[in-house]
Amino acid sequence: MPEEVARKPSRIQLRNRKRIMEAALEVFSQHGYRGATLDQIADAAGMSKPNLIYYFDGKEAIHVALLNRLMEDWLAPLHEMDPGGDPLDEILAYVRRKMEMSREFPRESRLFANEILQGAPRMGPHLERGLKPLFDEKAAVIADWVAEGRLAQIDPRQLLLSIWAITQHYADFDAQIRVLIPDEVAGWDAAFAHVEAMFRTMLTVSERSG
Amino acid sequence: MPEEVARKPSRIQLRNRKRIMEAALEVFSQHGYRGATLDQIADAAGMSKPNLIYYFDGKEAIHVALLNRLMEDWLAPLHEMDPGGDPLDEILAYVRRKMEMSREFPRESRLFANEILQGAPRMGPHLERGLKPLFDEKAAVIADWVAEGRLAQIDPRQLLLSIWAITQHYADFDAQIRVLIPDEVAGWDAAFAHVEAMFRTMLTVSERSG
DNA sequence: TCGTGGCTTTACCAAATGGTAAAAAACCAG
DNA sequence: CTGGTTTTTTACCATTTGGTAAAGCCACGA
Repeated sequence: MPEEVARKPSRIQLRNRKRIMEAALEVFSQHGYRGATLDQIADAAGMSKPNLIYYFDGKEAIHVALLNRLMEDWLAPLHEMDPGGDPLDEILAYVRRKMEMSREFPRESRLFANEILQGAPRMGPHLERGLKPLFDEKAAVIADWVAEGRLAQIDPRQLLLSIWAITQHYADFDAQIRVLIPDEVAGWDAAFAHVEAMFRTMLTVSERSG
Repeated sequence: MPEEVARKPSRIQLRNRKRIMEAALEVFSQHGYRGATLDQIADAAGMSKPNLIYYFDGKEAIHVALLNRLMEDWLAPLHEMDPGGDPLDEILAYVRRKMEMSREFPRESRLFANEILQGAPRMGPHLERGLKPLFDEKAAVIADWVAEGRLAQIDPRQLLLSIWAITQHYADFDAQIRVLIPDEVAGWDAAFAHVEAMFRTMLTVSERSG
């Protein structure tokens, strides 16, 4: 018996899966997993609810598919950090890439934040197998830079956490920031400038202790 | 006709309202507004669902009551920042208070994060009327300190955002941090030390530019 | 053009969920 | 005690929601 051969997806399948993922990202990132309904996703995707289920096994399957894709995009900027480059440049470039992701992909950031806030119920393995190794690797790189005196004394792991905290904050807490700092007063330019200056100061080896 | 006189709440009422708030905080902070159910809250509070409704008008009323109480506790640390004190001391003390709140009241932090993440649907007025004035006031104080040369050049509003981002991150992203930095490796002590050192460096007026 | 297999819709369903009505129980001032 | 008031329980209900069954539609290769 020919067991469940995975057939090549048709053009229609490709198109509709993409539409569903886009719609699901919109809805899940705004309402969280339980707050989102299949009807909302179906509406946003311009198709009927049973049609959704035809393409994905169910609500959870859609969410998982979304998280899977997200993980790759999310790790990419950190991957790019080059151990052979100039320490300060490399870290500041990473910070800039993260800021750009917050600006360009706030929904992805919020989807991730929602998942972690609730204890990462559907992401535990991803964090262990995807994020943790990369985190440890890059923390070690930074630790070397610090040991060589090419960066100010700093705990590499705490530094990475701080970078995530600040850059993702601009996407995740957008609703709050909009109230406190209206666009007319200061927008992304001010945020970019502040964040870069902050980390530059923090990481530059002090003249005094040289 | 005597219209809806607000009677003094009985002992039982006081006790049960408190139990409900505690239970609701637990459940809402973990699952978000829509993810939480009245049954869960009733269970956690050790009473029946209709009994909940006897004390609060409904699910939304409980949530709103929780957010109202939260707002006060949340603003307190910033209120304490004294314009007459030493700039660096005042800000670092504020940072420490915020870190303590993340450690002692992570559920409150997550409740707030959940609400903001979803666009602050039940908190808009609170942000405008409670948070914004205080934010503007304290930002002005910091701006003065900077103008007087008693703090390094920095955008006061972005500074406050960064403080919130980093300190609250330790509560909100706890699930992620637990995976990346196991307790045996580094706990709250390391976090406190890193955060304080970071802001100290960032805010200290450079010797060079004195 | 005519099947055939992939795609879509219509009509449902069972469980979960927020909430209500009203009786029963507990409480408490006189 | 006792009568009225507050509190709690039991038994429901309507809606929402994730999901299914099966009929119908449609594209496309022979």
